[in-house]
Amino acid sequence: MEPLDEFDLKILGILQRDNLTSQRDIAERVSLSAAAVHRRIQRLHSLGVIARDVAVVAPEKVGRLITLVVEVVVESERLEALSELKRVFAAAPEVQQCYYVTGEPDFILIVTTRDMAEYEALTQRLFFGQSNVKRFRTCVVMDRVKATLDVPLQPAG
Amino acid sequence: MEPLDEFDLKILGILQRDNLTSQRDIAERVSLSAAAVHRRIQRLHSLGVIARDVAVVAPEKVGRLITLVVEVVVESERLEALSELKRVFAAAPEVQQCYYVTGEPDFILIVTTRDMAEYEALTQRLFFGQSNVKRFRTCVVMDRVKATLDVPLQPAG
DNA sequence: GTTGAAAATAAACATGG
DNA sequence: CCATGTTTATTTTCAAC
Repeated sequence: MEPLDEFDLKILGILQRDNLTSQRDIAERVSLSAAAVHRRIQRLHSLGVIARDVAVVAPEKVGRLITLVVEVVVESERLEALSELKRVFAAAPEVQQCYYVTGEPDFILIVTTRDMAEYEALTQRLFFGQSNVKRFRTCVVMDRVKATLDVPLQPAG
Repeated sequence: MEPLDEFDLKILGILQRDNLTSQRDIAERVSLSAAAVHRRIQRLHSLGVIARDVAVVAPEKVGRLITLVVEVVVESERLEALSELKRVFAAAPEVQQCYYVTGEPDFILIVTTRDMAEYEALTQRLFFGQSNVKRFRTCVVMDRVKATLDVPLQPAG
């Protein structure tokens, strides 16, 4: 894959902030024709640089008032046992994010629920119900200071 | 704010997955006219239910190979001291997410960098350089099993 | 919910680096 | 030959009814 040039990075920066910006507007801001911008966006899609285009829903506006960070320690690190856990975690809609990490915990999850009762029910399914979960620790989020998937876009060093 | 009905939730579900879906397509899938869908989307925007519309960039495709989860313990929980830290964390482009939480750590951060050298430089700025950071613990992400901001959309209970 | 105008996206073509 | 810009066609958005 040929590297991205300054134009690509500028376009990405704009789309990452607001992907409903018209190609004409983008064109003006990066000093290209709208057609060139269009082609570059298509290429960024086909290369997988743009993975998805999504509307970000405000959780609290749809009744998901609680965010939690959960650290999970597993029983076995056998590959199949881990894969199974990953599958279960990823399949749960309440789990926004799931990271398999080095260090003290094995997994770190970001979870949203309506309330604590729903979270307790979730722990039954995801943790107590999984034989490979040795223990878990929950942190309740008091302030979502920043919650994006934005990526810093500097010219490739 | 009047509650969202089933149509709104269906529309949100579609846009949350792919916000470039045409209103005509959405209309067909939810059994409404395109205009009705259009008006509902406008309303969802104005209500702030749809907070942003963004392109999700694949970090590894733009050279951000490392993801880290950092737990931070602060020195002082004074309001101004906390606000200052939040400001610093939120302002850093490498910090995708920042949560202020109850429990052992005070903050949990999701961070992306090009490499470990860049992360070390970042720790200088964000942690060692902040007098209110008592200590921090880093977990290196080996597998980004799931990384979305998707919200479960069930009819309000 | 239907219709029509305005705007955006997407394709076709021609050209300069 | 690849990437750009111009033009044309198609699709989508958006407002009026």
